[in-house]
Amino acid sequence: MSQSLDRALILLDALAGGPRTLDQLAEHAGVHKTTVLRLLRTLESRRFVQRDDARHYRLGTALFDLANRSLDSRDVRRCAEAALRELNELTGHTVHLASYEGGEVVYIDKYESRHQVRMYSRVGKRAALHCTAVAKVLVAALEPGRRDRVAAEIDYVPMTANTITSAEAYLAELAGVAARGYALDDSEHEDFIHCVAAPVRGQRGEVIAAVSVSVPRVLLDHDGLLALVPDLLRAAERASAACGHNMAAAPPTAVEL
Amino acid sequence: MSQSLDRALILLDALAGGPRTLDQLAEHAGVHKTTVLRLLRTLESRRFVQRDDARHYRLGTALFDLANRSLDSRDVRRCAEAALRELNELTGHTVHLASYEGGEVVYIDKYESRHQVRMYSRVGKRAALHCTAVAKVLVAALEPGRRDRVAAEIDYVPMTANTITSAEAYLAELAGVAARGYALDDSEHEDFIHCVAAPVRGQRGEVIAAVSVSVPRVLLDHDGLLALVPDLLRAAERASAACGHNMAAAPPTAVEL
DNA sequence: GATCTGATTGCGTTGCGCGCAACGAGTAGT
DNA sequence: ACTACTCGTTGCGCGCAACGCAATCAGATC
Repeated sequence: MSQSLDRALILLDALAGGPRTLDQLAEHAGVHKTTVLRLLRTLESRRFVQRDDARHYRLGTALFDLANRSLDSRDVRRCAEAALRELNELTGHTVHLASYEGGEVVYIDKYESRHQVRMYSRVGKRAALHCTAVAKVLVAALEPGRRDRVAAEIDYVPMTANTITSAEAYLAELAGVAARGYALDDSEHEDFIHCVAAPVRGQRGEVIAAVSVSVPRVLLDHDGLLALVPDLLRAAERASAACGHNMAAAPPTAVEL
Repeated sequence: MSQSLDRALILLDALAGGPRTLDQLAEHAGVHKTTVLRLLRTLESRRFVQRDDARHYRLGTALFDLANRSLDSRDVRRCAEAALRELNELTGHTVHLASYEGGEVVYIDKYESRHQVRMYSRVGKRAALHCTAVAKVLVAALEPGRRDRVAAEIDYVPMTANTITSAEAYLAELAGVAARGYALDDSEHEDFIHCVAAPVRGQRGEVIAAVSVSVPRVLLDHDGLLALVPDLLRAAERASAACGHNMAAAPPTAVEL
């Protein structure tokens, strides 16, 4: 254990609360102010802190740079890439990655089917909330209050004979999704296609995206689709791990309501 | 200068690029891996790094906590929140809040566009001084001497055909900004985006932050962008009021040079 | 089970970082 | 204008914290 580093980290922690003077920091860390000064100088040289005015120090830009760069490297798309590509090659079907952003579910990545029949979708397109598997996964993962509000505001446009057309039915469906750990779109969006989707989880177990496999019914019947679920879940777990999800630390998926 | 701290900061920097192994870090920092191990352990005990798997380390949650707490403590953000949210909902475009700190302009808040096209920017990211509207607003508000010095030290990297590339042109632009009370970025940073920005003022009329609206040119032409200015100024004034700015007491914006 | 690769530990040495005390700079008080 | 006070800053010598080495352990790969 490095003493000086440890003290420096204490300083950073103190500075997170706002600008501090040398003496304040020295007292907080329980060391001589000379020591604090030296540590601050080192931190300053790497832009972790900066002088606010003559006698106040504050956190510097390096911290934000680090956080940003780290987020870049954690970009769900990049992290999930390997797992999704594998799922795509394994099944041969269309694989989508979607995330929930500001009230909408958006496709953020897509791996094309190797079959003739392809889906009409593209990266950046919004997914209908009430009749897609990815949306069910993502909405099911919202906090209860928000989820209910979202469900209440959906315009339940019927797309096929199977489309869910009421908030009650939708919420019941979401409960099932949460319990199972994956979602189905049983030809609720387009007659000739059905899908399964599963959540991708982040560091603290929170759902950050959803993966789905979409299959034309001419290629697989309902049971055939369900047979893909284990592969789907495995891929979703791999993607989650790549996003920093620690499976040991977080409870299994079915626990959350 | 503290050697061990300095090395630890180098490690953090390396880790920002993604998970690394002990050896990679040791080579990068140019020290023995034993040393790296000890530093990492200290960093780990304070949650600045965490183990990814058996042989990879990654940045930990403490960094993000620090960044967030630090941003929280800048109350401009909290005060301006309501006004900016309203501006965002009114226009539907990306709204940024930025402030000038220690020679740099930093984005301290962001409200996403509701359109598909989104900007690459993030809270905590630094804004280029010579080709962003927020920076123009903030630099224009500095005391003349300091402003000139800042202008002289800018590296006028051309980003687009419209980018300002000399201190003279920049200072002339700032004079215009001060006179108008708002700033433009006429695709000076990115070809497909242009922005307008206005100052947020504190109690004594001093500029404490800048608000901007960024719009893809495919959505609004130059005149369309200018049409947003009244809404922008209204939002900036609301934010100023929330920050303690008394409009009656302070002179109108155009007065300052 | 042999042979990697890479993480971890024990240990002796050294130079780094520590606190002290003196100094400097700026501010307030009379 | 002088003093007194408060902080930040510097020089210095001692002691231990941190360093690198080498050995060991753990786990994968063949």
